[in-house]
Amino acid sequence: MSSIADCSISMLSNASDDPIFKATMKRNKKRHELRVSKADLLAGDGHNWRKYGQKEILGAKHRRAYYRCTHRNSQGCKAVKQVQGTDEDPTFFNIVYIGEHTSAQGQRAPGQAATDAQAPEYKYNANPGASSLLQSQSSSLTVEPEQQLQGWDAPAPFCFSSTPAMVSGCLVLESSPFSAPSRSKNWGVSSATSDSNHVASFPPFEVAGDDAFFRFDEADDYGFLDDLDSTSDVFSFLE
DNA sequence: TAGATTTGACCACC
DNA sequence: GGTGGTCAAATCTA
Repeated sequence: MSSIADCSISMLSNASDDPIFKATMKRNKKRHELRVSKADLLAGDGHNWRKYGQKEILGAKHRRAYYRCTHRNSQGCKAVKQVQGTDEDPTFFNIVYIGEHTSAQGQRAPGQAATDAQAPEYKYNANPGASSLLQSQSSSLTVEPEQQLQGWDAPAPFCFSSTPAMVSGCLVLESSPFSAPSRSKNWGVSSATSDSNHVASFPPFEVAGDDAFFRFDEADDYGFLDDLDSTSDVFSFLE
């Protein structure tokens, strides 16, 4: 069962003084860091990723998995994603997006409105009332975990919560959290406290009004994740 | 059989 | 030399 609190996302600190961050920035131009729940991670972010590495990180409890765009070879897409379980809360993951998607394919679920394949965005609806309605619709919106793990081509139901117990809205990734050149530079990141789960600002994300939509995944308390070990899922690094 | 994942090794940076 | 990031061969899966 996925509670509202489970469906949360928060920006992490850029930690400009963090040596790891610095090292990353030396090699990469753009770095967007998110914190998502297991359900959100399973739901995918609208892109097709291919895992190319996994590594133990010093001082971290969980291994870090490295993904790059499936269209890296075919379209030369340089987008890279890093996924790592958080130390303080095993149900949450730090996702770091590096680079921009240059591929036009694999960013959206079929049938999803494509306003601009090169400038995807999150939409954020601050209307809490909408969550209950959408929760009732979750059964029809939930995507099979296996499907998500194989394709990662469905919109990500990233959700906001200012505290673990309170939801203020839900982010829906229409295609990608990065690759919007005109907005990426505005990614203001407020630091996340060690107790995590606090929402920071998402400048590149559009606070949508009526056209925003929510989605809650029913993950049965993420129990299905435990069953994914045998399917070479993306969470194997948590073992 | 093709595509994805795993994993050890290598490279770049500090 | 230590660490993070990437490569590529081996392995797995549909």
